[in-house]
This record gives sequence, structure tokens and C-alpha cells, in this order.
Amino acid sequence: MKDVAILLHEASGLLRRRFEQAARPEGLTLMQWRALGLLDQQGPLRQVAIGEALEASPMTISDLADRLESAGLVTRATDPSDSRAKVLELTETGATKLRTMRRISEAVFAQVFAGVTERETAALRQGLLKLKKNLGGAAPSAPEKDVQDEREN
Amino acid sequence: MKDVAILLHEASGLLRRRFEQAARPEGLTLMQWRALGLLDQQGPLRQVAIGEALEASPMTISDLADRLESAGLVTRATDPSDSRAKVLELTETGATKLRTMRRISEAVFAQVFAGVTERETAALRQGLLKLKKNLGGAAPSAPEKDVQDEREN
DNA sequence: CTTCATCCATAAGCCTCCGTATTATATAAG
DNA sequence: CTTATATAATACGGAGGCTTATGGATGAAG
Repeated sequence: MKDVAILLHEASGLLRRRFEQAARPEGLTLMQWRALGLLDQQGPLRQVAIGEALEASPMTISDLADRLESAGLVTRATDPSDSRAKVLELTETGATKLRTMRRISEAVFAQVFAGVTERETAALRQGLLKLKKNLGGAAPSAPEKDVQDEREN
Repeated sequence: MKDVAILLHEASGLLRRRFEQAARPEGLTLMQWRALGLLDQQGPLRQVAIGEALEASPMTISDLADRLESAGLVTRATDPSDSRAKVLELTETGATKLRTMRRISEAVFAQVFAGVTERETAALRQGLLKLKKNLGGAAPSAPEKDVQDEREN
């Protein structure tokens, strides 16, 4: 249990390192890549929505958006229907970068999962999903939203 | 594959957040706790050895050591047999903090693994271990060290 | 219309984590 | 001894990540 938790922490860090090493020519970090991918498949999104999808705090997304914007990968416009909110949208440059990244990311994941069987991958997915659920992470596509949040601290 | 990799990243971040939230009263981060635990079971270690055990870069350990030292949890002394190296050793304060953390960490892990069966935990462990191996991470206690490192980049 | 709670984004501040470059020491080769 | 190479730690710089605090906007209630 404890060892698995630590293993999780280690594997995640190693994966991140490997990914960003492979993506260095493109100058993208794992989080940046995930954000661009999200915008690509969901269309323009508010920062708060990105934060929920990526399980990150609003501040983290704000910082992230700064860099994506100054790199020209996204535009950041005030939401017409709510002037507090800002909507991020993938630029052509961002979309192109994402296409370039496809080969890189696939190569990394193929290497990381080398020798891992279908069964093992499925078990990993199932286990991680359970942990994520226990940690309060929203399910990938569950509109379920009854957060009861009884603080135990 | 890609989804599992992302799940790994998310679960790890959530776990870290939850752990550090629970450990806030003690002011310990996950990495700090892991470092103290390592020193507790292995005895005094050089920073480079800590880095290998924790799968972190030398710089990360250097920063970490700064904070552990100034918090009085470890001592940092020059290695008599190599004046370049520094040896970290747990202080009494550090050992005490570690004992206090035992309850906290166990509570966190119990919560995170709630409803996860033995089989699932084992599968998770096995899968993560494979990923870690593919990522170049050393096995937990394997003196095997034939790193071939054919760079593919 | 005004008040109040809520919400979105962000500034400030701090720690984590990393790659790169540097310093100092150790070790191997000449 | 001297030079070259490798190694241990770290200064520097930068992204990631969080909490707390703030400012501006929205929306519901009066």
C-alpha cells in the first residue's frame, strides 16, 4: 500500500521526465501538452474548466495559460457571456505543434509500456481509476457531481 | 496506454496533494517524508545515494537537504572519505517527526486505497514496477546495474 | 436598485523539480 | 608531478504546483 503509493509517485516523476526530455525540441511540458490536447478535442474552454479536466488548481492554469499564450499556442479572450472568465482557444500554431507532438508522445508511451500486456494495462487503468476516485478526482466522463466534501480534518 | 499514462500523472498529483494536506500540521512534503524514511532505515547517506534511491536529480536532493537541514531534521556533514560529498543523518528531531508522521501517512494511504482489493493492489504494484523499469528506474532492491543506455534520441 | 454571497482570474509568496553550468575534489593516465 | 577525466554538490534559471488574498463580475434576495 505504502510501497504502491511511493511507486506511483516515482513512476509518475520518471514518466514526466522522460516525456519532457523527448518533447524538449518542441519545448512542451507534459501539462502544456495535456492542455493543448484538451483544447483540441473540446474546443475553446474557460480556465476553470481546464483546471477541472486536468485536476489542477486555478492558479496553476493561470500560470500555464500565460506561457501557452506567450508561446502563441493559444489565444486568451474574455468570455462574452461572463467578463470575469477567459476562454482559451487553440491557435493554428498550437494545432500544428500538437500534430508534431503526436509522434513524440506515441513513441514515449510505446517505450514506457513496452512489454506490458493488455491485461496489465487494463489492471493498471482500473486500479488508478479507483485511486483517483478515492482522491476526489472526477471520473473521466461522469457528469456526477454530488461533492459532499465532509472534511475529516 | 496514453490514457493510463495520464491517469498515472493525475493520480500521482492528487496523492501528493492529499498527503501534503494531511501532513501540513507537521510541515512535511511527500519528498521530505520519503527522504527522512530512507535515512531512518538506511542510516546516514550521501546526497547522491539519496537521489538514486528516491529517483530524483542531485539538484532536487540539494534543495531538499537545504530545507531538511534548516528545519533541524537532518545534519549535513562532509564525508571524511571524500570531501566533495556530504552525508545526511537523521537528527533526534527528525526521528521524532517521522514517528509522528506514521499515523498521518497510514491514514492517508488507507483512505486512498479504500475499496481496493489485495489483487488490485498487487496488480498495480506489478504494473507500476514494469513501467518504472522501462523508465530506467532501478529496482527497489536489485543490485543489478548493467545500464546499457542506448540513447534513442 | 442595493446588498451579499459566489465565482473567475490573478498577484504574491513559497516549495518542488529539473537541466545546465560551475567549483572543488578525486582518480586515472602520462 | 601533471594533465585529463569523472564525480559531488550547488548557483542559476525556469516551469509546475499550491495556498492565501484581492479585484472585478455575476446573480439572487430584498
